[in-house]
Amino acid sequence: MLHNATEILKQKGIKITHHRAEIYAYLFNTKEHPTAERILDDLRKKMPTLSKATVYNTLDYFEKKGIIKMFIVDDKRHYDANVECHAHFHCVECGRVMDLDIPNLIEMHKATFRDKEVFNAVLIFNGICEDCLKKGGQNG
Amino acid sequence: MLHNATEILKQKGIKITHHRAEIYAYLFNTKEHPTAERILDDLRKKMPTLSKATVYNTLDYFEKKGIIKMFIVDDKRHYDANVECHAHFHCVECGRVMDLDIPNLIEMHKATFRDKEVFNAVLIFNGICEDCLKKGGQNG
DNA sequence: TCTCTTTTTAGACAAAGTCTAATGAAAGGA
DNA sequence: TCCTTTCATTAGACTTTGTCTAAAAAGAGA
Repeated sequence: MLHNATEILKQKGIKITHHRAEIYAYLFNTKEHPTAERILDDLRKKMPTLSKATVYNTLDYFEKKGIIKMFIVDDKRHYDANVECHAHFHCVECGRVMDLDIPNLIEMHKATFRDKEVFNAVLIFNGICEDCLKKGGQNG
Repeated sequence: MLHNATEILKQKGIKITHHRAEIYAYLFNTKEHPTAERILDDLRKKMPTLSKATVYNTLDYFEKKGIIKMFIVDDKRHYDANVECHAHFHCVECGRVMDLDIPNLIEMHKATFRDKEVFNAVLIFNGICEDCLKKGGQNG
């Protein structure tokens, strides 16, 4: 798994270090959309000296290189190694962030941009997920 | 101007206080999308004792009541009294946030929600605005 | 007016993210 | 191999945005 992730870094011309490989692999292999803090806490189990600055720097760098995406939910940065065009659903009840398959956002709205250059779109829907709706129906 | 804004508060069944009226009027009468700090700084010119807590509390309250919208750009909360469905364009060069006329986002993507309940959507495009593109072309 | 509730205040506090100066690791050249 | 240069990483102090708290002020109703 780490291997696939490392291949992608190579393909994108990103110099590989142990830390970069681990951080990217972590994102690449999760369906969640972890915060920087979460990434730090989890990776410290393997790499106890991993520093907050490294995590933030590396994530910023990856984002600039276009291999991950960042978006903010609940005032916190969340990261996603899936850079294909898609949207997110945020459940305000349980806090989970899920993928929604919504392609071509930029293409779709091109007409409204006039002469602006648009290189990135963030679309987040807030609401209550299926699971929380069920629970709410049963006991509250 | 403040009058129109106050009417809207009344219509929405919101108890009117001096502070609430001023904060809402400020938002209602600007095309910008100010941060909480900006609102505080500007209103303090009229109301020198206005407190940070009041601004944050009042904005949260308005948002809960559905008469303003909040979205995050550059890690900071921005507020908008326009609650009609629309998107925002953020220029990463000059930092300005502009309105884009994109209606019915929730309606449009209904099919992808399955059994979720969605009550709010935030769509932000990042890029470079017309003005900054022109400047860039001339001198850098 | 008196009482009860809600709003507002100042400023201490918390959390997320940034910065800095020092250390460590990798790459290229003699 | 050793030296030099560059870039990555570290710890933790620091900044900034937003929250909390306890007290004061302002309204609303009897």
